[in-house]
Amino acid sequence: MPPTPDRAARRTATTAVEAVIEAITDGVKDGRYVPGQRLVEADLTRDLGVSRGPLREALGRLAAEGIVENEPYRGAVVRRLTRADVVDLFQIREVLEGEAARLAARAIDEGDHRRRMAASLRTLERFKRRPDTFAYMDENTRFHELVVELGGNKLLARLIGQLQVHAFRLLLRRLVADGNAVDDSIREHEAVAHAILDGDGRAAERAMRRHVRRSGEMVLRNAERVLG
Amino acid sequence: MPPTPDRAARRTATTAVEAVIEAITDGVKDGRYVPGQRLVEADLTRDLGVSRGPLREALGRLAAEGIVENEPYRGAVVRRLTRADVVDLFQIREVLEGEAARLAARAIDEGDHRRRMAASLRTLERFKRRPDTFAYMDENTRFHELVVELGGNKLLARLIGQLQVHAFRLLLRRLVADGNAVDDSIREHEAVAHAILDGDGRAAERAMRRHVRRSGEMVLRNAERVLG
DNA sequence: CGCGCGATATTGTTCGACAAAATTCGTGTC
DNA sequence: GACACGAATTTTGTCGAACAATATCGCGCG
Repeated sequence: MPPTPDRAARRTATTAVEAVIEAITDGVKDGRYVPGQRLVEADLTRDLGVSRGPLREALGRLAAEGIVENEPYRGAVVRRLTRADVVDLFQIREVLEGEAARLAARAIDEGDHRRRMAASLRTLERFKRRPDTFAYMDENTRFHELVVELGGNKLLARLIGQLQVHAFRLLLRRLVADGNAVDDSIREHEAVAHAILDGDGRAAERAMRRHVRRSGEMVLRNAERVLG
Repeated sequence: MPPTPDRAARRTATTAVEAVIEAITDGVKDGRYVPGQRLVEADLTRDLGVSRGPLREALGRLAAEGIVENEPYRGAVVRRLTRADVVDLFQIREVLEGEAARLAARAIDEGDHRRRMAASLRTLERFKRRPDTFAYMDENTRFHELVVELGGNKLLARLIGQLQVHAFRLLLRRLVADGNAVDDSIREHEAVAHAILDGDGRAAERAMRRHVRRSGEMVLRNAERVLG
């Protein structure tokens, strides 16, 4: 599935296009590419060592996913999110991830689902004692990916993956700025995990929706600092 | 917004890439390109009169949107939906369009929303008396687009637009095969429209979710005929 | 100061070329 | 006749150079 290949597949990007996509998405996530920044083809071909063909193809895909904006004869720009965009984004994430949590709870007794969710829960515990914002962001991503995967809806996984890119950047900035936010986030994850382990779909959905909503509110409270 | 430009923008595709995307999506929608069919670059460059660069770029975007599948050195194939894919698709549509209906109800008193929804409702009435399956498909699309637009969440509009490409093709076949389905669909649309006009978000969401769910069930009942 | 107008930079597209991988197909073997 | 094997063919992935179309910048002019 192109939009969100797993980490292993990412590192071994088979084609030049995938390599470019990976490079730019990662750059946007960790802030190397800032919203509003122009992505000039000549620079990218030089930095990434690919020719214009694959580069343009990659930019086109990124535009389709909403990570980049592409106007004819003006080139690609890292998408700048307005406040309204952020509201929209978290509104959708709330609905989609809530659904994912519901599905995950419903399917908790399939395969190794219970074991994996329990393992994720134990990992969370560790972050409670020794807070490390950056490492936690990784774990945060993994938790959300796990919930989506256990839900089993591939299309849902794909859509959420698209949205995750922006959300990641916004959250990262916010969490770095406020250590307490990490603790809150962990507690909310735990609530979701327990509901899923209980097989209680409604509770899982409720908990996940609240978690996403809170993340959104947190980001919005500091919109000036966090928006591109 | 690249994934779902309005009709006017479509007709005047500014770039070759857009022209290709338009040609292929339309081809998939109206069945000229069948799921599973290979899209060989050489053929397309000949038929569409563009070189491989823009063509490949377009295919990349279509792959990102899930209309086409692209495996390295194997080329692009019109995506073949499995039964599970259809289940996933309608599950997501139910959630997203339900949310759209909820938002539309909440915003019914803004601008000319009420007038436009009422107009759409009147148009539906006409189809009750004089059924015309093909014309109704257009009206069906317009109704869903209207609900999403009134909801006001641009990201939601975009995501639903992506999903609509496949759903459209599936529904078209099914509705053509069974005239009664049109009547049911109209009644369900009316229920949604009334709830929105009442400003009752919960009822609107409920009605829309039921409508989408029924569409999905209808498609699945005839999966053998409808799946690629 | 604002405005037009070239010079420059950047994008959109084409063409031709070649390597890499998949697919096809013929051939020999059992 | 079925099947494995390998070479020929096809198709994709990528590059590089070239050129037109458009945008952007800077400078002179009023």
